[in-house]
This record gives sequence, C-alpha cells and structure tokens, in this order.
Amino acid sequence: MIALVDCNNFYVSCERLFNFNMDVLHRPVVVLSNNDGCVVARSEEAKALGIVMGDPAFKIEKILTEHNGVMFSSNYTLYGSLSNRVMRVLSRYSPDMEVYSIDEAFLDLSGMKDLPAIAAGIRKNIFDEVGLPVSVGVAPTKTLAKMANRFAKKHHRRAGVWVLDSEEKIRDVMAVTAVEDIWGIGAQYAAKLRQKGFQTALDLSKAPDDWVRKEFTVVGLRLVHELRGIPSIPFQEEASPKKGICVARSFGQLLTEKNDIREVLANYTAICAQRLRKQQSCTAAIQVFLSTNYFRNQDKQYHKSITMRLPTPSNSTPTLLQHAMDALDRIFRPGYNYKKVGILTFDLVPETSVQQNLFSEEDKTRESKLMKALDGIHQHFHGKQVVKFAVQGKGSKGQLKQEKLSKRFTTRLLEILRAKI
DNA sequence: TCTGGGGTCCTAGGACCC
DNA sequence: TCTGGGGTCCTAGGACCC
Repeated sequence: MIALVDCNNFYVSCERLFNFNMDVLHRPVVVLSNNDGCVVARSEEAKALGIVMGDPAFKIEKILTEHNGVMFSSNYTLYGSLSNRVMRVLSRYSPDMEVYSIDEAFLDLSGMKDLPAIAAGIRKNIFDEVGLPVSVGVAPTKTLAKMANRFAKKHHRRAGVWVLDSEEKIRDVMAVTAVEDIWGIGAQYAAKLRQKGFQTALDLSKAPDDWVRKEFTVVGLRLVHELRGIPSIPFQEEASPKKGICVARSFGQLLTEKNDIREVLANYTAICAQRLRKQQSCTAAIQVFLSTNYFRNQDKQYHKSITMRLPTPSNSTPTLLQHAMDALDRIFRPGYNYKKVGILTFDLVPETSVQQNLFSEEDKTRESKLMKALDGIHQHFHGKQVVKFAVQGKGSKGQLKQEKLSKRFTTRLLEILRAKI
C-alpha cells in the first residue's frame, strides 16, 4: 500500500505559521508567483471568494480588500526550509519514500498493519512537530493514493485521512471522482473523455485497453491500470539528476538596453552553472532565449532563441558566461520592450565522464578548483551570490517584484520571530 | 500599469545507417 | 501484384505535473 502525504495549501500554511501577528488565521490569504504576478496558493477563505489558481494579482485586489484578505509574495527560502522539516518527519515512517514535490511525498507502507492509525499518526506528528496541516491518502497505487488524498481533503477534512483498503471503498471513491480530477488527466484529456461519454474515474477504469492506448498513449494506459489497482507508475526513491536545467524569469520592469539584459542573463547563467555543479553534471550545449511581453498588444513582439554547443561539456561559470553572452549578442535586436530572458541546458553528462578536447587550452583543474572555492563561499552565505563576475554587475537590473515578502523566519537569525514575555 | 517558473514523458516524422 | 527491412538519432510539438 502507498501513502500520499500532501500539505494543505502549503505556501499559505507556511505564511500562517509565522505571520500570526497579522491575524492571518481567519482572513482570506493568497500567495503570489514571482514578480507578484498571479495566484499560486489560496486559503480556503480565498477559494470561497472565487479566486482561482493563476488569477493575476491585479484582478483579485479589489475582492480581496473588500473581504479583509492578505497577499504575500512567494518566499521560497521559507517554504523550502519548512518542506525539509516535513520530509524529515515523514522519513521516519518508511525506508521507501519518494519526495514528489516541495509539499508532497509518497511513502511505501507495504506490509504494515493498521494503516488508518499510521496515517492518522503521520498527520498528528507533522502538525505537532512542524505546525503544518497535511492530508494523507492510502491506496494500492499512486494514482489511487492521490485520489484518496483528495477525497480526505474534500469529505473528511477534520480527520484529514482516507484509506482505500477494500474493493468497495475504491469503487465508491472512483464513482465520485470526476475525470478531470484524476492525477494525470489535464484539461485536454478531460474534454476528450467527457466528449466520449466518460464522467467519472469509475467509468474510465472500465475502458478497453486498446482504445485507451490508441487515444491516450501508453501514459493513459498506465493510468487506467493504476485505477484498477495494478501499480504501473514506479516508485522513485532517490531524486534522479535533472535532465535539463532552466533558469528563466520575467523582469520586474520592461528592459530595452542590451547591457541591462546582459547583466540579468549573466546572473541567471551563474545560477545555472551552480546548479549543474551541485548535481555534478556538465552541459554539452546551452540555449538562450529572449522575449517581449505577450500580453502587451501595443508593443512590437519578438521571441528568439539560439542554441550553442560548447567545445567540451562544462559547468564552469566563466565558460558558460562566455557562451551565453555570445548567444545574447546574436539574438538581441534593439527597439523592443523585453520582458524575459532565460538559459536552458541540454545533454547533461556526469562531471566524471567528460571527454576532454585535445585542442582545448583551458586549464580544467585550475578552473574546477576556482569553482569549488566559489561554491564554498556561497554555501557559507546560504546561497547568496556574494562573489560575482564583472558581467553580472551589481545584480540590480531586472529585480523581481516582491512587495509583500515575509521574513525568512527559519533561516536567518536576524529575521527570527521575537517574543515579548 | 500589473498575467510564474520550473520540470517530466511520449509520439511522429525525417535523416541517415547498413 | 510487386518496388527491402530494420535500426538509430534528432527535433518539434503536445500532453501532463506542482
């Protein structure tokens, strides 16, 4: 049996845990994406106001104010740190755990007795030790565990737990789960299923294999098998190295000057190289893209990307910088209002198996020592990029808009909560 | 005025190989 | 009626997830 443990309204719950001085417990709360752009998390009160995921901030400002609501900028330092605490508690329950996202994890509970009690214990311990509310769904497959979790949130909120340990319970939950609410069915597939007369997960579970295979590929077929209780989505215990790394962000304001964009791109490239080194990978190629704001009809539009192969796979900041700047030179055109720039990597190879270029004049050993030193310094400063290459400038261009940012309560001594006694 | 930033997997079609 | 057959690799695009 597999458990899916998922934090309720995770980002909102993190803000509520520390900002209680703002009386956020009973007010509608939303958390915004980067640049305070759109809604990425909502409290139950905010959901009740009709605010949906992805709503742009400026469109919900009025209704939120009318109901004494609060908005927060996203504070990933805080959420990441609380996520680690949750995962640490969870890891006590099973040696087989898959951290699926910042706020959820699958646990393999095979062979364990009294699953309802274990599930309730998980929920209680996380609440007692970390302070965050979670829901727990238990079932024979991942897809059904997701469904059980959703059912617990919807129909058993107080207990927060639902265990599908019999054929009847599985049938009952599938019968009340609409096709669009199944894990793995998005808007496109849901519309297609509805059109073909499938309304619930129970309907879909009875669809013939070859038809599912034809219409929804092997991905859909696996999903249907999971609904029938046959585990078909493997458990991934250790995080596999990323197959590509992408650092891209919209600017706080529009940028027109090449030098400003160079500075922003240089900073993204430095982050990208750092992430590569963290997972001990080198990239064989980078892609740089540049674009204007799609939503501004009054502006001329320009979207361009270019891929550059490196002479040898690399994860060194100066090497990547050199190629990224070269790429930008080739695609930048003056006269546009730019909104976003980004760098992607392709064809990652393990650091240890990089084929050296016979004609390379770079001194690899020296460079890798330099990068180690750089990473060491940044680690000491909790990831803050204190040492910069000239082209990174002061890092002041294209700053994210974060006007409603809460403090880093759990990772900065200076920002820790103070209690008056 | 203001609309995110990461990822994954799968398929189809074309180029190319023996 | 028939025109070889079986591969691999790459790219673009589409679906999904949080």
